[in-house]
Amino acid sequence: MYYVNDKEYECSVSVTMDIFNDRWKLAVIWYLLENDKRFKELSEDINAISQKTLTIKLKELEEKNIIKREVFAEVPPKVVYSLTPIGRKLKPVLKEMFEWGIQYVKENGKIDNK
Amino acid sequence: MYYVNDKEYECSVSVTMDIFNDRWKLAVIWYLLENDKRFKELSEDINAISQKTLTIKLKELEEKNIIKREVFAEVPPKVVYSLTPIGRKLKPVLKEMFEWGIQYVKENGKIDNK
DNA sequence: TCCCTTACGATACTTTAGGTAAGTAATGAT
DNA sequence: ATCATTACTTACCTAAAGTATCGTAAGGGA
Repeated sequence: MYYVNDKEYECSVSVTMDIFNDRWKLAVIWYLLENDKRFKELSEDINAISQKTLTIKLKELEEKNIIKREVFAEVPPKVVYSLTPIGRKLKPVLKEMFEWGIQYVKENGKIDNK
Repeated sequence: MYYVNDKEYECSVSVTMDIFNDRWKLAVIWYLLENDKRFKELSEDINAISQKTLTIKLKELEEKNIIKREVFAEVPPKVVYSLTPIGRKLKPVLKEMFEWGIQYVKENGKIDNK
């Protein structure tokens, strides 16, 4: 059994899934693997996400210790998000998902370069 | 760009996420990696899932060509689910998620063996 | 004859995720 | 004096997902 913040998991895959388990968090992690990003940069990268949802997802990821939030005392505000060490270790997971996705599309869809 | 059934994806990770992106499908895949399973076996493995939801998730996975459904003409009914070749290729993805989950719990939670 | 079994389908209800749209604070630029 | 900017917050609404419960087919066993 695995415990994280009083939550119980039978399998470590469920622990991981609790972080992935929505439409947006993986996208946030994906773009933060490129670079540290400001709030606005992320909302441009993931242009279909609403500000409200992005705010919520960033807060959840911070609580789970996947990302770090740094506030700069400037006007207009500047807040920079980056991956924590454990967050950065998600890269191989994303990589496998990336590669599986390509294989899947080759068999079940099509790829259009451009 | 990636296209699967008229749906457009910017990145192959999104393709993969479209399969993972709910509470249950990954669990189904996880248990089918052990063995081919009957409906009832799966609903016992994933004991928190309702029958209706399991039915829906199995149908979705079948439509996406991740699992195969075999009906046996017996009474009481017998239906066996198994992974397709592309479904079985999800194993490395699950493996990375499994290992990341363990690392994460080591840092942020605790593991109780038993 | 009645109950048991499996794999669902139908129905009704509740929960939750996420969207839109508006507002806010603080300051520098015009 | 007003506007633009950034990173949010708040209120409201809808659609999707999930739950619980009942019904059903079809044959075998007591």
